[in-house]
Amino acid sequence: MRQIAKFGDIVELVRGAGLRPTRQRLALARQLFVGADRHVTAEQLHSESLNQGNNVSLATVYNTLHQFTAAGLLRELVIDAGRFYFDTNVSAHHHLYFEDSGKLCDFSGDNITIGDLPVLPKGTEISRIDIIIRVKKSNTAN
Amino acid sequence: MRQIAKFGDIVELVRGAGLRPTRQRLALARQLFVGADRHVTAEQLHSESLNQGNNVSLATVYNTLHQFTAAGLLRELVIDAGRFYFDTNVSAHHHLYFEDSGKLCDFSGDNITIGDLPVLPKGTEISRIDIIIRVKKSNTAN
DNA sequence: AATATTTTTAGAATCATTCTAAAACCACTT
DNA sequence: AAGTGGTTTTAGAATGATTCTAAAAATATT
Repeated sequence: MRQIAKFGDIVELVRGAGLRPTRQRLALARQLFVGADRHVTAEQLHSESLNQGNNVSLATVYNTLHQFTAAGLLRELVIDAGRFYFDTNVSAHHHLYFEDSGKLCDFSGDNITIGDLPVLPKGTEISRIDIIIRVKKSNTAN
Repeated sequence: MRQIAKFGDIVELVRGAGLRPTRQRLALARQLFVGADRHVTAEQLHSESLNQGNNVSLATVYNTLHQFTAAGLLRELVIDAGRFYFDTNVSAHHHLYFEDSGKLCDFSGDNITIGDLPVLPKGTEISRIDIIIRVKKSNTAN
C-alpha cells in the first residue's frame, strides 16, 4: 500500500521529480497520487481532468505521464498492443488482467520463483520482470 | 523445439486451420512455419514476403496472422504498446526482451512458481500467463 | 520591466492497424 | 467450359492512439 500523499506534498512530489509545479502538473499529480493506487490511460486521465474542471490538453497529459514515468513516480504497463497504461504503484508487483472488462488488479511480487533463467549476455542486466495473468470467462459449468 | 514442417505439410497445416490453401496463405505459412521458431511483426513479414517475390498486400498479412492466431498456429505477444508481435512457438514458454536491440528470446515455462495468487472470481479462469523479462545494458562496470 | 527558458497548447503529422467495397479467385454445378 | 455463389485478396481510405510542431503562455532570471 502506498501512503496517501497529502495535498501539501504534491508540490514537493513534482519538484522532487525535477519538474516545475505548474497548475497542470499539480492537478494531474493530485488525480494520480492522492488516494488509492490507480491504473490509467492517457485518455482516461484527460477526460477525468476535463470533468473536474482542470483544463489541460491531451498533449500535456501525455508529456506529464512520460515525465512522471521517467522520474519513477509511475510505471508503464504493457497490457495490450495499441495502448499505454500507467500504474501509480511502482513497487514490485504484478497484474491480473480481466480480458472481458479490461480491469486490472495488482498481485504481490513475492513468492514468485523462476528457475532456469537463461544466462544474460555480458554487460546486460534485468530491467524488470512483467507478469500478466490474463483472465477470461470460463466456459466450463460452475 | 517445434518440428520443422515439410513443404508438403504446409497445405495440410493451412487446411487444418479451416482455411483455404491460397497462394498467399501458403507462402506466409512457409515463411512462418518452415524452419526455426520466429517472432515477427506484420510489417516484417510483409516486407520479407515482397523481398521473396511473394506479392501479398499488407492487409492480407494482417488477416492471415489473425487467422493463424485464432487457429492456434500462432500466439500473440504483447511486448510494447503500439505493435503486435506474433510467435510461432505456441507451447508454454516465456520471453526475454532486449530493450536496446528489440530482440526476443524464449525461455522455458517450467520451473516457475507463483504463490499467493488472488482468488479468481466465480465463472472466470486463467486464459494465459505472460512473463516478460526485460533486459537492458547494465551501467555497472563489468 | 526586459529577457531567457520552460511549459502548454491546438492542430497537424505519424504509425500501426482495421475497414471497405470492388475485383480476383476458387469450388461446384450444369 | 461457362455460370453461380461463396471466399479471399486488394488498394486505398478510415481509425485511433500517440507524437510532433511551432506559436502562445507561463515562469524564472537579470
